[in-house]
Formats: sequence, structure tokens, C-alpha cells
Amino acid sequence: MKREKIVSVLARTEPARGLTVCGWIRTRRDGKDVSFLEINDGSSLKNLQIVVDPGAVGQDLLRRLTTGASVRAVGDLVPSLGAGQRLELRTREVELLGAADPESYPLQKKRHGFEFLRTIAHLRPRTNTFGAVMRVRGELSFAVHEFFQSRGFVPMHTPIITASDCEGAGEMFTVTSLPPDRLAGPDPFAEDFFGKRAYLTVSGQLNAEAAATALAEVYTFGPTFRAENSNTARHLAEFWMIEPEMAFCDIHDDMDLAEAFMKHLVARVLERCADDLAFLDQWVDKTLLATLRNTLESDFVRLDYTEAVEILKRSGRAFEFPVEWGHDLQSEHERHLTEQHFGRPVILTAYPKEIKSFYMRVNDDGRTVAAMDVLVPRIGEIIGGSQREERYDVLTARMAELGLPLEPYSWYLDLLRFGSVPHAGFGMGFERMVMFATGMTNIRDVIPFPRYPGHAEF
RNA sequence: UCCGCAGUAGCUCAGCCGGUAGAGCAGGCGGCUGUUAACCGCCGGGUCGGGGGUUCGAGUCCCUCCUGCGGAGCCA
Repeated sequence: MKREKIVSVLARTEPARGLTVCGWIRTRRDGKDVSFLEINDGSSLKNLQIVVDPGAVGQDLLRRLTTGASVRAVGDLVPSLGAGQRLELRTREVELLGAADPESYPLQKKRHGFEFLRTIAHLRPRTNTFGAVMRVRGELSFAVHEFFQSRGFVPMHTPIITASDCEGAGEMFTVTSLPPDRLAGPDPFAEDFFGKRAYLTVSGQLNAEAAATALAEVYTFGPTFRAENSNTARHLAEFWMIEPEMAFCDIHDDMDLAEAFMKHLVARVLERCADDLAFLDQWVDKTLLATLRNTLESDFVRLDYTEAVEILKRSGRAFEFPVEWGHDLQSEHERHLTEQHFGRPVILTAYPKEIKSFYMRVNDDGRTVAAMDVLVPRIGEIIGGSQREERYDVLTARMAELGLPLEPYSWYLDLLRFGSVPHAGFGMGFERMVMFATGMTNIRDVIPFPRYPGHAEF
């Protein structure tokens, strides 16, 4: 079906004859001798006004051109007689592609709550807000690949199914082909498809590290699964994660990359999604554009965990949870630092080793590790990463300390036995980045079909 | 999973000390106008989340379950 996208029609400066557009009707307004259709095809936040002569199309057809119906229209782009738009499409031919019964079509030409829209996730992209969020999400996704590949990173497709239950990043979903009645007994998975218990991945990091010891700079961008019973506006059971991994790289290079990466993503959406961001700034979060510009223009604060604890203790604020060296920072602490104290993104480093993962490189002080978390206003932690421990003896000693068996990690330890290099990487929760870039406050509203406890609809 | 709040028309909500349910928007019909959050008039629309209890009488009080939201934990 030959057509011109509405974004392109709206970008025209001159009248034109014989244009074909397709889209969904957002609203219709009737005059006595004229009707106006606003149609949207998802290529832009903005609608195209189509002027219809009721006599020419007929009352029967006109009556069925209701909110939600899909149409194809052929007409001439002419200067508008009305005030709201520069050009409009005066049609001589309107074809109803698919009607939408106004009695039962759930979307009205009025504002709906996000909770209601979540119950009709298959229709919500037809709203202004979700259309904008999905376009921004798409640009961010593109910008992720653009950033890494322009820097020579090789994209890695790490496994979705994994048999190592040692990734340690959270509760895992079991993958099985066994019927439920065969899941009893001491080791039912010995008879299963993989001959052992398999899971959905919680992180591609360890696999990416293997690739980085050959290709030097790699990244993953794929689905990730956590079976935690998390019921919050910041967690999903299925989400997308970006994990770069670099050989010949220390914690400072890692922080530099994280900051450049964030700024690249923000710059791209500011540049390519101006209409959508202006809409979101007006209706969803009035501080959105200011926050994004601030992110782009400011240097991220870099701070040791120990200094952060001092700042929080000196802040005089009564936190719900007291701040104490050796404890992980709470959401309220992170937000105080990035929102109140500094007012820009903050990268925290040198965390106590007790609260971080086994693979993080132990610092010379022996009590902290080369971890880094990027904290941003409103979201909190958006990136978590570290320099990895590349010293075989130090890592195995640390694993012994934590009571981790070496055998399941033997392939990972091989990376340190053969040509080990200083290396580092981080993980970014893609949906958290979409939240940051759109001002949306619930992570379930920045992914098309959210999966979370009790919900796998659509 | 824990704490708190909520569930009333298609949507967003009001409903006081218990006395048999209301508004705006949406929808239908009619009118008006190159309209644009269109406007004016009329009309239809409800197992008050489910179950149980107290009471002469429950949307309202009590118990319980379900669902949602906010916060927390876990994390990305």
C-alpha cells in the first residue's frame, strides 16, 4: 500500500497534490458542510488534519469514521483555513480500512490513567504518551548500538538459557521441557532436555568476559530474567540489559565509558525525539528536559563510597535507614546524593567488598572493591559495574572466603589462567534508561508488554 | 514478601452520623459552527471488587479473599 508517512507530510513546506496517507483516527469534528479527521500513523506525535466533504464521502461512511478506525485517504495538501495547523489534507477519497465500534473501543479522546492503559497494553501505543515513549525507546535502542559499534565494540549474543546457577544476580526461572508430573524426585532434571537444571539468564556478563578476552571490546544487549517477587515501579521479571565488557581497561576507563555512554544516549534522544520529549516534558514530568540537558552538560560527580557515607552522615537528614559504613546505600541515600546534594549524576566507587560480588577486583586497601554505580536523579542506580578481578590467586582466595565452589566456575577461571588481562564492564538496565529519558515513573509503562509477578498477559 | 492507601457507570471521580446511587467526560440522537480539549439540548448506562457477618435496613461498619497503587527490601 503506497503511502507517505505523516511525519514526512507534516515536514512539507509547500502544497502538494495527490498524496496518500494511512492512519488511525484520533478524533473527528463535524461542521455542517465539512468534517475534520485527525489521523495518526505513529510516525510522529502530531496528527494530520484531514478535511472531508460530507457530501462527497456520504453520510453512511462518515458515520463509521470514528475514533480508533483506520483509514486511507488521498488528497491535496493545502494551506489550512483554520488556525491550528499550517497545512491540511483536503481529500477527495477516504477509504475505511477497519472500523472501530465507538461503543466498545476502549480509548476515548480524553486522558486515561496509566493503570487503566496497562490493562489494555495491546492498544495503549495508540495514545500520545505511549506512542512517544515507544519512539524514544526505539531511538535509545538504536543509539546503544550506534555508540558501541562506532567505538569498535563487537556485539555479542550471549545465551538466554544457561545451566550455571552461579551467576548470583538473583532468583532464576527454571527452563524445562519435562511435564509437571515428572518434576518430582531427587534430581528430575537429569532426565531433562539439557541433562541438568537449566535457567533463564540473569546476566550475560560472564559470557561477555570470555568474549572480551579475545575481541577486547564487546557488548551485549538482550533480554534478562529475574524471578524475584519484586513489586515495585523499578523492577520487571523480563527486561533488557546492556553489558559492555572491555579488556585492558581499569575502573577509571569503565567510569569514563559509562559517562560517555549516558551522554550519548541523552544527546541522541534530545536531537531525534524533540517533539516527543516536549510532550513528555509538558504532560508527564515538567523537569524532564532540564534534567536531560543537565545530564548532558555536567561532569558526573565521582565519589568513593566512604566519602558518600560521610556526606550522608553530615547531611543532617533523618533517613528512614541510618547510614553506616559497610551497609549498602538505600534508595533514599542514593537519591539524596544525586538529587539534593549534587543535583547531577553521581558515580560511586570503592564499595566495601562484603556488599559486592565475588568477581569485583579487590583494591589495595583490602577492604574495598573496584565497583562503580551510576546514580541519576529520580531513578537511583541506572548502571552498576566494576573492574573484574584478573588475578587468579586473589579471585580463588576470595571465592574460598565466600564459600563458593570452584568447579562450576572452572571455565571462568580459565580466563584468568590463560592470558588474563585487567578488564572491566558494567550493566545498564535499559528500561531504567527509558524511564530516565521519558520521565515515566513506572517501569511497566516503558516496555510494550511488561512481565512482573502475576502478569504475563498479552 | 512486608507496611500503608484504594477498588462505585466505558473512563476519571463524588457519595457526610448506616436509610435502596450522582457528576464530568465518553457513547447514542438532534441542533449549531472552517472545527481543533469544539459548542448547545435530550437520552441510555451500575450485582457499589468477590464471599461472609452485624443491623429492621450496608456503597457506608466488621472479618476474609482478590486486584491495583504508593513506599520498602532485592536489584538493573
